[in-house]
Amino acid sequence: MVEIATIEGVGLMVRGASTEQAGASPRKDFPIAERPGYLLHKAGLVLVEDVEKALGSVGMRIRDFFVLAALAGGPELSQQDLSRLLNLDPTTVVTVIDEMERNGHVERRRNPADRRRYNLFLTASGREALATADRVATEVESAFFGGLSADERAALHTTLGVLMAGRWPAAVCSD
Amino acid sequence: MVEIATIEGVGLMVRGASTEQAGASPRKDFPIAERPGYLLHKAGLVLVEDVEKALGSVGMRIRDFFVLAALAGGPELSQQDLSRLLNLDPTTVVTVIDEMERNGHVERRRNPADRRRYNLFLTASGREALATADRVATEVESAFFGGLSADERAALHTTLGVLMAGRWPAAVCSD
DNA sequence: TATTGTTATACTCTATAACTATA
DNA sequence: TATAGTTATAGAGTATAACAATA
Repeated sequence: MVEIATIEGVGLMVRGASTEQAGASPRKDFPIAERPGYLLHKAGLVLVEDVEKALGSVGMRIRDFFVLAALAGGPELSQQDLSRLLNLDPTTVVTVIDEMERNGHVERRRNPADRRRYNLFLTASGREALATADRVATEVESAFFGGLSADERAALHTTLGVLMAGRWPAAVCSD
Repeated sequence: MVEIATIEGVGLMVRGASTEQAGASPRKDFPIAERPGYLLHKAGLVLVEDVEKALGSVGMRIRDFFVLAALAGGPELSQQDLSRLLNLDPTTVVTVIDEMERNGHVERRRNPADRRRYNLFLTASGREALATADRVATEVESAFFGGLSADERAALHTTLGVLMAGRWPAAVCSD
């Protein structure tokens, strides 16, 4: 059995457990792990795993967090708005909001100006859940980015902003 | 209808299409979009989407690319090795390798030292497919990171390396 | 005629359990 | 007794199509 090495120098290597089998020492490159794209992809996955795990301890999924956060802002969103903002299928939004309405976190209120739509309203309970999720997520983020200096964090934030500029869902809010 | 703004200053805002409805101008914060964690998560997703789309044009999925790349290196991996390296369920590996064997990209060869295992062998056709996928992925990466200077790219790469240090699957290669 | 939300349904993906052959 | 691979199956997640209400 062989342990995988941490990323160092040129990147990730799978290398032999030299302590156990001196002669064997199978070593294997996994070159795409050196790619910035693969690293970015993997870092996003690992972070989400961390957040999912932490939110699980308070009975929440990461998507619930996103939905609560989306509904916490200014004018109330419709389900279609939410669908576009979070890149969720409209039928998925039905299920998600159904559950949140059962939880008492969200209320559907008919939009008087367009009775086909609901305005999704975050209840006090929903705001509490959001505050909890926000605290949990902040803790995970702090740990995840803990190895970086303040300057490195700021630079990362700026860089990610550049990468994502203009790459958000096009239409989000109705009216 | 309202368009979403690109990330600027404090972060993402959904704001009114002021050209159409002067008075309405609904404005909505989506504060978690300012989080470095959310940006990282979203950037990873968008990049993967780009790669999936580009690889689709050559009849490949991104996971095929990862598998081909993993098998291209030194000593041949078993299905369990691949499972650990790419964080795939062993039963999923069966399906993936089945398909790749039908494609002629991979061959299962019994490991003589342990006849329970296969050594997964990448054929010439598999290497061609890998070369194609590598070229496609490189083009997408170039476009995705195109807005960054060489220094910014290097800094991002370093930072991602720090974040991922020690966060890879523990055991990967057998023997 | 188009859009919002809904339901039913199918499809994909993944995970679980049981089995075999090997160790 | 444990492990590698396989199969069958169940479950979650998501997407598709059709529908009712409203614009």
